[in-house]
Amino acid sequence: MKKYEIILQDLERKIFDDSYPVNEMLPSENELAEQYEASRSTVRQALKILEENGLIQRRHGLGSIVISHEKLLFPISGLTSYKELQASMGFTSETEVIIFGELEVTAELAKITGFPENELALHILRRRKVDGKFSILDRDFFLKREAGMLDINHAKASTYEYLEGVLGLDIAYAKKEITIDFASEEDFDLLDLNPSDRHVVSVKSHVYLADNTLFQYTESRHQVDRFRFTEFARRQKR
Amino acid sequence: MKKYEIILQDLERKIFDDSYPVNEMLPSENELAEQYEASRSTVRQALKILEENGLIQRRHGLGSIVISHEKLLFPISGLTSYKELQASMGFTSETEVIIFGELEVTAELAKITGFPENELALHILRRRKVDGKFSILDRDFFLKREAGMLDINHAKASTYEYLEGVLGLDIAYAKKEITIDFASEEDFDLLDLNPSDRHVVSVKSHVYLADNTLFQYTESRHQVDRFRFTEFARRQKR
DNA sequence: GAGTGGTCTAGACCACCAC
DNA sequence: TGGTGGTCTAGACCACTCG
Repeated sequence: MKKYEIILQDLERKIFDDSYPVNEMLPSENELAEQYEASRSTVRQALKILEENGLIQRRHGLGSIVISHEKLLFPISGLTSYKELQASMGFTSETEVIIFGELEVTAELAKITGFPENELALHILRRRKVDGKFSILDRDFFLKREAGMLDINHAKASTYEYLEGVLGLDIAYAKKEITIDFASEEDFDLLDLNPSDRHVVSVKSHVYLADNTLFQYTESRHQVDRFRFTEFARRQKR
Repeated sequence: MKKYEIILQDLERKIFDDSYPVNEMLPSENELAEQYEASRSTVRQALKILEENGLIQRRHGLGSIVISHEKLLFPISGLTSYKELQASMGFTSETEVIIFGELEVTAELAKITGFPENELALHILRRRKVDGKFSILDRDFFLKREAGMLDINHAKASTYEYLEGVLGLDIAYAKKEITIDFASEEDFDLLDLNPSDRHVVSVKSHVYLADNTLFQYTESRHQVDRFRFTEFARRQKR
């Protein structure tokens, strides 16, 4: 474990267990450097991450203050698999695999997914039942070339666990888009929508590997009244 | 101007004008350090920001590669005022101030805004006309104590320009939440909703100053078919 | 003026990747 | 094996805030 990670985790722990309470100052960078027997830059590397994650606010000439951090506030921002989300939010749900197949990328599909035409792709359609109602419909396309021996059992459990853990894929970043779309017939068929609903929330993502290959396109369709997105945003200084 | 900012801006420019084309490697950190007559750490500080902003992808042992960056892709993520959004996206719109008033924070309002009870707050309600239709309704509450002489003319133009530029407030971060809410009577009155619409997209934000004061609560209600949110997200390694 | 964080340097060593 | 980025150090100076 790297030194800055040790410092980071220790500070995180102390913030969450109130050793460093909200609205109180952390020790100064020099003090922390001494405490952890590290250089000031190493301490600063850890503090930088705490700041990005919305746990502290640093102020020139003053110090670092702890920000309020009700943990429930950060559920769905970032690039997180459904399984991880479920674990960190502490809810349970069932996943049903509806389609698990392979297909060739048509011109039309290439336009949507960004995959090269005629490539082979995995096509997975799953629905998630939360609190007794099917409220999320997930459609994934994976580049077959990268996804290897991904099979239906991984689709039932966690695709990312297999892709990262077993295949060692280095999933790097995603471009996400949220819009409100008209509910399709398929949505009505497969989700427990309210009869009066006309719309679903659609979250579309293009996911890239560290080597810059586009590797996954996914669309997640949510019942409108069960959708919630939260974000911690910092003001850009220019 | 700080050295790393100069390097950052120069690299940004070269990426956007295709001096460094998409999918090509940047020069190595050592080369850049030499070119800009800077230390490697200073170059790295600039590269870090390029990576956060989704312009490059760095790879251990290889180098930094330029990522595709259709600029239109990043409109509404982060903490950006409506005026700035409008400018960067290049669309025009009209803003109509419907309410500009002062009120005391009631217990009920305190719960929603997070402001202390009995404080004085500014209350501003505005609607935005885009492409000939009123499609966004913005309700702001500012802590009167901080917002000074903010007046109706600032509300017509840009509140942030006044608060940051004139008052010198240091706006630091926001906690945002997006949900789909039922359209209220007020929404129907003030927005050009489709008669069949039952919902609006609600974006609620608590905005904080650098000294950690909660300073603004704002809710932005959007016509569903005109709402779009995009985000660049990196995968967390843990 | 004393203490804080912000910037910058020069140099070292390590981990990763390609040839 | 050589080049790349990732981590870490010790030290310097600057810019900001407060008493």
